Amino acid sequence: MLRVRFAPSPTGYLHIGSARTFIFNWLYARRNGGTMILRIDDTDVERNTQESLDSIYEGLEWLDLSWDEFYRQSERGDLHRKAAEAIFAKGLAYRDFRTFTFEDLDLSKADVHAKFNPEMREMPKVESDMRAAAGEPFVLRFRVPRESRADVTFHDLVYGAQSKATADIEDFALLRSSGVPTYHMASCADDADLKISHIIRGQDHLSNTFKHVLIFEALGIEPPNFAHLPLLIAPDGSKLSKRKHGPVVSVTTYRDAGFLPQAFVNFVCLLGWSPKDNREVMSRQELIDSFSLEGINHSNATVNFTEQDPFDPKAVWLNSQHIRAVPVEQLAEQLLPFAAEAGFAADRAKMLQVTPLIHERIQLLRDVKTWADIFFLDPLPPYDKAELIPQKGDAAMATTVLEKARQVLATADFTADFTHDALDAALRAAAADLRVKTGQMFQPIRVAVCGRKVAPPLFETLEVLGRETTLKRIDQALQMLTAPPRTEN
RNA sequence: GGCGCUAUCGUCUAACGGUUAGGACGGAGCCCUCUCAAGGCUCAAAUACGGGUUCGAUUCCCGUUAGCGCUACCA
Repeated sequence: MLRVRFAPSPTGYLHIGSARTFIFNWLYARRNGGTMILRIDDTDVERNTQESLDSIYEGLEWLDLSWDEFYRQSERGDLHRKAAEAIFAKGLAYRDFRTFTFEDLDLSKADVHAKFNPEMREMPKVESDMRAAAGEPFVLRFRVPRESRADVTFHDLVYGAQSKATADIEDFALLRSSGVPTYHMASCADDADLKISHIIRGQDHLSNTFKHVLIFEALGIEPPNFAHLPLLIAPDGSKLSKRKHGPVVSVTTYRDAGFLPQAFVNFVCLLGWSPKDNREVMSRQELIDSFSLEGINHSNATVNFTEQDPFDPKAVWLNSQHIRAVPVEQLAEQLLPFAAEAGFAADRAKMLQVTPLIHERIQLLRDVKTWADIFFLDPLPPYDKAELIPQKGDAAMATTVLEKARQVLATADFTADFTHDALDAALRAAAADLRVKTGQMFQPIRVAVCGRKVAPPLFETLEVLGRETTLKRIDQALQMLTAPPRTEN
């Protein structure tokens, strides 16, 4: 029975790295018919926030990632404490009555006082029991078996054979002086109780795993399989942190910018994992079908964002690829909230008309704001009339072209058939009439109608805009061109 | 400081000792074309360094360097 878990501590927002860890666990479970467990590791009461928990749910919901079982560590304190007591009862842990804080430690020097403390480790049981009975606070420490064995080993499914000398493992804490279990204790007790078969987590836990193996053994159970994932890091090589890198690490930032969940998942999967066959754009099902631990590599992956652009260019490109795979009706629906956000009065019918014109041009859903504004804004934002002048042409040519266009489009033929095929034919004929190049004909019209040179294809645009708006905007352009130059004084 | 992990184009990665070191993003150029986008084609761009082992190392071993992680009564 394959059982995996994602165990976040609710102390920050769900960030891209945690999301990836969830996804790899999820993929592994779905690929192999296993059980996906969500366990909230909320033993650190001081730092937990409801806000953070909400953010985890919110992110997972957006990504449409599900789990089969759910647990909260804070509700399982008894289990953890009993496990610690069982270890103590076996003589595999001892009470440490010393008090010192993190600040007392100097990590730059070889400070081993937490590692080897014979006075506490070898304290006679009677004395230890007496001091405990007297109410003296203590930390329960694991007695690392340095006498009985030289090292601790395990096989990591990603990193291979791992080994560490017991002499290099300190006597870590199991229970705080408050009696609250530490992360190592709670996590292992839960993994044991929940019969987790594969622990798939960040590589930052690789060194901790030696301690965990010791705990599992002390609990009398076979350690689960371990698979550690290379970390996600920032372009400067530091690890992704909200404090240092801001909202770019939060998955909701991707959502709000208009990433598609399937694109986001696709992107993070490619960070540290490869299907090894050059495929890159992959659907969720393809990801499930091809996922394996063997495809995970060993070195950290950089999320390539900058100050100007918070999103990795590859993520953006992948998003554009996924957008193109979405059917028009569905995309239109997804675009609606982004249009509203941009201040457009967009309804379904209109969006359905507009969507095909921008479908291949937008990379993020929010790009609807810059691409589709011409269909929703009236009047157009002001633009420089110089834009109306075609390549190798002048204001006179622009005027001629626009007048001709106006005349053609105003003919009775178009009252019922203002469609791109008809417009195409008529406007091309008009260009030939005028003996100007098609580009010289179309560009002034485009600018008149869109207010800029870069826009969706002209005839489709005119069709969606409709004859009335088209003629009105051409007239406005004509006015700009013929208006007398403004004089000072 | 100690211990652990890692090291291929700018970035993500492929290459179970033998390849002109492949692909993708991004960049540059050309083509197509009503602009943009898309598409097609082309170019620039990498095995960190030093030793071994081997007929032959990106690949195996050692060292150096660098990065990351752990070293806490945080997770």
